[in-house]
Amino acid sequence: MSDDTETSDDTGTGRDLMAIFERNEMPDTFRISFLANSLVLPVYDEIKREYDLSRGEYLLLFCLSNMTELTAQDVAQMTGRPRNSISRAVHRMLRDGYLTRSPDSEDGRQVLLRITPAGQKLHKQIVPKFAERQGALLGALTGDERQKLDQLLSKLVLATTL
Amino acid sequence: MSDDTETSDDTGTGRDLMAIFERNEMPDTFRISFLANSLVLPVYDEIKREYDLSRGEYLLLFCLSNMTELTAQDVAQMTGRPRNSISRAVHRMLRDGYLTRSPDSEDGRQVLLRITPAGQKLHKQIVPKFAERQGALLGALTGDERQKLDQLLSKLVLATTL
DNA sequence: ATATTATTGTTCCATTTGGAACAATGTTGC
DNA sequence: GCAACATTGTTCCAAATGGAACAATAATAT
Repeated sequence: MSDDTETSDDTGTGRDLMAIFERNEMPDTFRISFLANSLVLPVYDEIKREYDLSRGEYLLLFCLSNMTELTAQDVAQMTGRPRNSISRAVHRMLRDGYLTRSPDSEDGRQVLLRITPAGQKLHKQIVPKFAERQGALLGALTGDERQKLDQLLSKLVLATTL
Repeated sequence: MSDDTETSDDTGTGRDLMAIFERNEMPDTFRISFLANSLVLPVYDEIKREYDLSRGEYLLLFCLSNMTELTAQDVAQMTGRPRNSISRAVHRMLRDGYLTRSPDSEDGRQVLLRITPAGQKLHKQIVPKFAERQGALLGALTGDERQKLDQLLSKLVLATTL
């Protein structure tokens, strides 16, 4: 009889890569980080190939598609990316007609960004890709578990000082 | 009476950035991604400043500190980063004495990586930074909630085909 | 009022990144 | 046995990235 006490070993080399999730000193951080990668990286690759949008560019589109009006700084805070990256993404997306820019009359430093119908259309094409990936991964949970996860994530996110 | 029906508005501009977490079409993906950023980005910045290690370099150290023996390909799979990035990180870390390399006698293509005592020592200095950040964020949960979160994350991660 | 400090968005530039092609080794199918 | 294909790790190079300095505007202090 063969040894199948191991949890998983896709390498066929005796190294069980999944074991690291149980062993390490910051299991939640590592698992959340890994899950985030697993959720978004394949989709970003797809978006890059099909629409030639970088991660930062898509994140900008995503934020604006849900928020009606944002400054570049807002987007930087929401996405954790540096301001200059957002700035570049804004110019690229402006050029391609996915968003508009209007100076804020109340604060001359700020510029308010809004998504255009073309941007919304693009976003609508992309969202299902994320939804599909999310469904595939979260499908491992029962309805109750999923609800509980939502609740916990929501609480955690709200606890974060943006 | 003032309008305080809003959930949170740190901008003072009437834009509630946290609202995006409730509104978007893939709330779990976005929340997990945001949490991952929030957990690791500040720590990676610190590691960069204090030890001049890039994210990829530290991830390599982290994987090896928990796994005794890995190939570059293993690390690429675990971290979601391209093989060439790992390759670079390996050479950098070899040069600095944080790991060793030995050809696999059973497969001439592979090279087995192991952490050195110096690497372990470095890792031990860094781990508390992640632990602290994790504690700060997860502190928002009760003990029960935290346990449930662990359980759900574990299930999700195991469902991922590495 | 005015000096000081802070914030926003941008540009510059050195560094990092990751796709593609490659050589070396393994595996599979016939 | 050997041809076709797959996998590992590396190098090359174009593109993305992010820190730092900057100009413009705003907020704060005196």
